[in-house]
Amino acid sequence: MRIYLKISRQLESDIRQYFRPGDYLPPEMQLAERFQVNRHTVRRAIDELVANGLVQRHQGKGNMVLRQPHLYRLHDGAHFTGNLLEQGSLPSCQVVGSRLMAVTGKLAVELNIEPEQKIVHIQTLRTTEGIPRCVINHYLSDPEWWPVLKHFRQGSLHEFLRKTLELELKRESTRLSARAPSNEECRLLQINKSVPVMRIKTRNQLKGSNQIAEFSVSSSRSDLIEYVVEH
Amino acid sequence: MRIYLKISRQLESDIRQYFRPGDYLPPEMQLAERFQVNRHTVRRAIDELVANGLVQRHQGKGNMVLRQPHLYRLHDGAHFTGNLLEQGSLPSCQVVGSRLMAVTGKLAVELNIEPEQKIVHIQTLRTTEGIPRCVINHYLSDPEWWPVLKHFRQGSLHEFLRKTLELELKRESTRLSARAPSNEECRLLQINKSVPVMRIKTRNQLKGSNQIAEFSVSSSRSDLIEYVVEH
DNA sequence: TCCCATTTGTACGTATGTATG
DNA sequence: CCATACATACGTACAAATGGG
Repeated sequence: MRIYLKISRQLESDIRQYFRPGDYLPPEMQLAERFQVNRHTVRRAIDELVANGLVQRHQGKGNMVLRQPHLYRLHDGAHFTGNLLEQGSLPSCQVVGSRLMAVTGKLAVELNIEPEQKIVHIQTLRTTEGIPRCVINHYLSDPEWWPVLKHFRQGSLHEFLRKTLELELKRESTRLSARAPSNEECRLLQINKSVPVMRIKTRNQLKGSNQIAEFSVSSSRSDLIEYVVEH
Repeated sequence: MRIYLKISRQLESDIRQYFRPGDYLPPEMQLAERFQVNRHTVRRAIDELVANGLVQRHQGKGNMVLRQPHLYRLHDGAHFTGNLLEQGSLPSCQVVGSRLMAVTGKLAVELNIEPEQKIVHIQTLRTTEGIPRCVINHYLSDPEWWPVLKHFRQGSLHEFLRKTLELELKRESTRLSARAPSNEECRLLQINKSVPVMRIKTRNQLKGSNQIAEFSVSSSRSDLIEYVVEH
């Protein structure tokens, strides 16, 4: 009994042997044909793989292999370690999206500005060795920076600000927490709900001023990243 | 469209209003009747709640409510905030257990001592307002401290060391990560597997020496604790 | 022990919606 | 606009676990 578990195990074995991250599985109908079951049974089997973070569904395209299954118990060994102080100025970040937006309640509090005011939102993703590690949402209080910031594509945001707008940012506060990932974080970081994310919120002031220029929230994969504090 | 999401949200709201942890939801057939949908659609809706850790399925019995959903959005409001620098010397800790033990591989590395050597292990629990917040495992490298340390019952371990053994400890390194909780942590912190824990590992040296005197691992409930770093 | 009603779990089938290329 | 492939929703049937008689 429990055909879907057998199929799930078979698919996992297939993935390990014949597939590489980024490959697509055969269509569900084809798998149903091969295993001589209904398509729903194949879907149930793939549900297991999705829940274990091996596969990602893409409507209209197919089911993509994410990574080799042995990778997701990686933490105990040698793993990527970030430095807490360099958060927000990571050099190897790619911009996922950027826009002008109206501030909502909590962001207004963090940035210490009035509601409804426009701010700049930039979302970046840090990927190393082809694996997404960390997604950062930057919120910048001054909409006049938008014409320049909209051209920011990659690298260190703080360095970009220094070079293009001659702005020096200074860390005002850092707060650390952990969470189950949001759906968006699951997608961007290629994880499932069972992998917690570490969340770091920072507030940065303009040097020589008390005004908060930037508020950032970074979420890192807890299975791949550990932060160190310098003493 | 996406009826199951609407039903899922409705059920979550119902749970918040009318159910307590340990209660069972109405049978799936009954919910299907109420929402005028097929039972599978109700199941799909409950799948969402299960994935978010609100509900547990029990075959033959029913679907049990695990906890109130607002608990895991508690983080944004006024909540307990710890200071990262005071970790390991929290004044309001109770000793759960203490013992002499032989070091295992990883602990030997952290303490920088030979395997098989005896060390002191003390486990403490920080409970405030009747709610367990944080469990800390202290590992001390010198077994000669055991006759004194075994009398440690509560308060700040670092203060106890200073007063009874005249030892001054100095933070050497701090590392932060996040994890799904272990079974023991679930028990001590009164949470389930869906609430991540933040983990802080510290190494402390004897002042004026390079030797690691203490290695500690603290695990805090991520739904109740946020850490701040002093700049 | 056995039976039975209830309730969840699995598997099948069919149809239609939606995203991709 | 079309074919392909995944997403959602309906329906039916039976298996498996639970708890009571």
